[in-house]
Amino acid sequence: MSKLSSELDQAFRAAALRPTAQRYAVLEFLAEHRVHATAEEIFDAVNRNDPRASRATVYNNLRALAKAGLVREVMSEGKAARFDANLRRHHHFICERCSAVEDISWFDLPPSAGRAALGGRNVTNYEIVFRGSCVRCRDSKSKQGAKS
Amino acid sequence: MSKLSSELDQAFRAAALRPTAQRYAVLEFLAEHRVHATAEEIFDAVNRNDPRASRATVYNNLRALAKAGLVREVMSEGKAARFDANLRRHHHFICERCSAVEDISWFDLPPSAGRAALGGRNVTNYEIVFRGSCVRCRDSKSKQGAKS
DNA sequence: TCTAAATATAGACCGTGTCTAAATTGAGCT
DNA sequence: AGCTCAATTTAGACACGGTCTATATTTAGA
Repeated sequence: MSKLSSELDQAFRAAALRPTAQRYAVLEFLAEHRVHATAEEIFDAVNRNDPRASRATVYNNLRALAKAGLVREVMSEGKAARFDANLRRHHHFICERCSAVEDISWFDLPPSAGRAALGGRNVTNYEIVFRGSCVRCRDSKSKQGAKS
Repeated sequence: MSKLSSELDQAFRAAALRPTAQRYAVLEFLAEHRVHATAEEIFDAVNRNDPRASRATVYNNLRALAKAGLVREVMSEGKAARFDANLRRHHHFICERCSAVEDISWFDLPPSAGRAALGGRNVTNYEIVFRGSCVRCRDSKSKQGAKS
């Protein structure tokens, strides 16, 4: 049994989720492809090999995995939600020209930041969303922005 | 002519947007209701009185106004985009129990923050998204979270 | 093996947003 | 004012992302 699969098994057990073939395939895809995949991309990828999974199952499992903390839904400006198995905390950068979403490695806010502005709210997490031009778009001067 | 309407007129002129009745109604609604309204809410509000505006027009104008910087689209976890005429920069707080979105008054990141992590990207803007329990949910001990 | 609960499935359905083609309106010109 | 062209508005069809439903299957555990 590979390192990855035993890790996933353990993750399932810890989260009290039944390790079904479909659920396994979804999580495996996200663990192997540390990109911000849309539900549709995950659906397609899973259905290229057995086991197949219906669209509803993919969504069910993404929600279940997110609730269990094994995956997280990434904010995205566009319409399609994106998911990410990178559980190390990180910030995000959104390119306003080509809409790419990139991970920014984690750094903490100074502990006092926003203390007053946050009032009595109980903050359990935060992330910073940066916007601007990614390296590729910055270098291409075209008004249209770089295409991938 | 009211203070608000002359301000809006001036904003239109500055942005080189024709001050049509529909466009005016959309911007006026957002200026008067500093909430995070969805396009649907704006559509409904505008169509309660003259002038009417079709759905396409509401969307066209929201996009035009956003491009002109008079309005901004607020990230939201859910599906429906939300718009905001609060042009003062602010951060956001999302309650994980009741999904409320609240504005957090602006504070800057230390100028050096993330310098290394951001690499060569050209950052033009950023915001911090905090998550946790809002004051109401924090006080209600129920597992379900407070309802409004 | 048997049972109950969790999960998977196909496909209908719904909300949000975009597109199209035609009608209207606004701004500048004479 | 009348003319002209580009910007804007409109209704409704359409596309996409995601949810729901009813049924079938699988899993865990006794």
